[in-house]
Amino acid sequence: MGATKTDHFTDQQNNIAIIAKALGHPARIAIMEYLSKVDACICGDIVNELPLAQPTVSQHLKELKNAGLIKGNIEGNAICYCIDEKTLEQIKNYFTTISIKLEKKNKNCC
Amino acid sequence: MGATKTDHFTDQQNNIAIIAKALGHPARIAIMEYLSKVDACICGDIVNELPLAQPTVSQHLKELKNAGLIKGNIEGNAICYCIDEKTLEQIKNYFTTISIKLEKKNKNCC
DNA sequence: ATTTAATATTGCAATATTACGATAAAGATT
DNA sequence: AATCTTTATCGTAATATTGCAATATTAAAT
Repeated sequence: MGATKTDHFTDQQNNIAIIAKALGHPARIAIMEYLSKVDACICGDIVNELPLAQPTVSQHLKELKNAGLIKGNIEGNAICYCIDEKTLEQIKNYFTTISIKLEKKNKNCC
Repeated sequence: MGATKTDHFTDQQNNIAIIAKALGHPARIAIMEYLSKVDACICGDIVNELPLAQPTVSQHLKELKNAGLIKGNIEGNAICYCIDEKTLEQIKNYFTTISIKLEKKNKNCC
């Protein structure tokens, strides 16, 4: 074993899990924070910003990209990475929905 | 290697990553959804709800608990698990903050 | 005190992730 | 064209996660 049983869950559950998983590493959180505040989002700058080797950062960027959290634009021989707002909205709204559901229900235990 | 270099990131970055990581599995998303809508949150019900063996569910519950996303109350010889709203707020607000930062900045590339 | 029911822990095999050096690829510069 | 710069990929070692059978634990019920 060791492989996640994705086929037993809904598409939405899998999708949200994929996005959350991509955010489940401090380096990738640091990348998201960096991209949320910086103006020019050049890959090399991200590498310099992080305390990790270039191939490692490249791998983290790839994972964020696969989850749909960022997108990359070729800019000369550099690459400009930016947050994909749609996916960020999606995860944000998901937690808001869970939160609202929680507010509405009877809290008779914990 | 293989171990995450947590010491190179801020406490907040590590904390958010821990929460996101805990949510990075469809079974744990399914548990959170279940707990957000059900009234009596008994562990056995969660086990029945999920397509996984009891020890596996128990492990997922433990991970959600370690991340602070749920808390467990002993209720007779059963255990009642509930969402910890503080942590849910925390992750929700975090994404809202990132989102707001993104709105404010100049978007001159992607 | 035994038995039953509910949950946790242990042990282990399969798989996935993390990190990085070495190297490749692709565009810019000279 | 040769070189430099920037980013991606490959290969691989170390570690972590996933899943479950077997077993332990704890409290209720008989």
